[in-house]
Amino acid sequence: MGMTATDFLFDSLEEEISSGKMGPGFALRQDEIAKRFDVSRIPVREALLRLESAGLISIKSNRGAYVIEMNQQEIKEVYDLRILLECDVLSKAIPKMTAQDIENIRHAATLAELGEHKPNWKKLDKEFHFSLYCPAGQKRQLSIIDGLRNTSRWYRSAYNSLPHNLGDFLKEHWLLVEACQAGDVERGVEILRTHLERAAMIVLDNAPAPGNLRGDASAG
Amino acid sequence: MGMTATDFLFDSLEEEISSGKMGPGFALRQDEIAKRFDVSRIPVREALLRLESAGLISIKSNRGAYVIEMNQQEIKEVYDLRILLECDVLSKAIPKMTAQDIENIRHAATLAELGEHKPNWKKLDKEFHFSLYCPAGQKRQLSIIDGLRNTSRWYRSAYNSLPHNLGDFLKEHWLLVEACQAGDVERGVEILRTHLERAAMIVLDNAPAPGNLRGDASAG
DNA sequence: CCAGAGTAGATTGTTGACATTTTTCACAAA
DNA sequence: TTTGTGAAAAATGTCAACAATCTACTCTGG
Repeated sequence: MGMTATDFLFDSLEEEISSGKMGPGFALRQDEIAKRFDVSRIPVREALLRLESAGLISIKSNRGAYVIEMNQQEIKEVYDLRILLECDVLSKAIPKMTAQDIENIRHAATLAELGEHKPNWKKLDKEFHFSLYCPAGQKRQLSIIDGLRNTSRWYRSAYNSLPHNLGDFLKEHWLLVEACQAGDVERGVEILRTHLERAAMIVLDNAPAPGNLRGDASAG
Repeated sequence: MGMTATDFLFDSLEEEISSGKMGPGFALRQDEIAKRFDVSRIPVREALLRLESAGLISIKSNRGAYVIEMNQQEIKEVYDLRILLECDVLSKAIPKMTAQDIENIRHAATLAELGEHKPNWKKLDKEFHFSLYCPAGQKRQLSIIDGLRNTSRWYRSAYNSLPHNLGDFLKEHWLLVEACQAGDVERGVEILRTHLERAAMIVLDNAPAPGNLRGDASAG
């Protein structure tokens, strides 16, 4: 297989973090990971660097790597950025959509619906959203969005902030499909914005107040 | 000093790339770099990973690292993203600016003016822009903007697309300072948008047409 | 002369060991 | 008790050598 050890570690660790297996502030020790995956520390270090640029962990010189901690303000920033970038890319995508694109989107929406209760629901949700954005053909923007989605995905798991009513989110998926098929940019963007704002609210309710992070030293 | 070899390499290589010393498509060989800086290949590899996530190079498994090549469309995407993100962050920053912030901005603008003909003009320009954006307090957004600015900065050097009339750009700096002092969000954003659109046009004039990259294989 | 196998060289990926830095903790001094 | 010192332990940073992969080129057979 052409897959390198670093690639494998990156995928595995990303899954472990995004799934909430390691909470905010968790220390990722190079030795522990190296032993667990039976590799040397070099590919571990390289995977950690990639996780850092994906926005999932923070590396401090000579101090180690830690799963990021975010307070309400920082989470809000991530969601604000997602709204800005995802609405923008959707508005560029809709006018470019072909019949085949619409077909792909419908397919992705169906898969997401079928996988509603499965553990990989988040992955299917991501694939649906990217099927919407791809027709815009903005590689760089998509890669930034992917990074932002990873951090918020992690955050949802970390604080058990999954929506109680997943059904509502899935209904909005189909509203998006309709707007795309109708070529209605304004409506599509508005649905997406609402979709994201609602997701943000749910997460923010469970988030720690500013200056209340686990890593902070309190008086005493 | 607490600076690690990887950090030093990252800074040095970033400077070499951004300054245009290595053109688009240039191959960065681990051995060559390691020997030149008298270190082993490990910190070189880690610096390369960070350069990749900064958007300056592209790493292919078992194939090496290459300075990125961008066609007109990809450059336009970077500038569109910059306009989107920088205008947004400026609109958030202006209402929050304190008297001290304005003072810092004036200072940065003066330094940029004094350094107009020096080689580190780009660095001073960057510091001016970030003095504008910092009051918004959006760390993540600033880090994304920094990455985008690095790639366009590199591109300007790579294709000798520096503006002939730097003076015009500096005048716009002072217009921005005025708008900030007046607390006029709309005007400030409009000046910035024009500023960036003009920079984009200059670069795009010198950029290769789509599908005309050095690395592409043509018929024959 | 050209296509394809095979080999030598170059380049990247990985390892185990060593160097440096940070953290921990016992212990003495105030 | 509190504070500061210093050595031991733990963790990260770096190195030189080895393994795996890719590239260039020769040689063969047609």
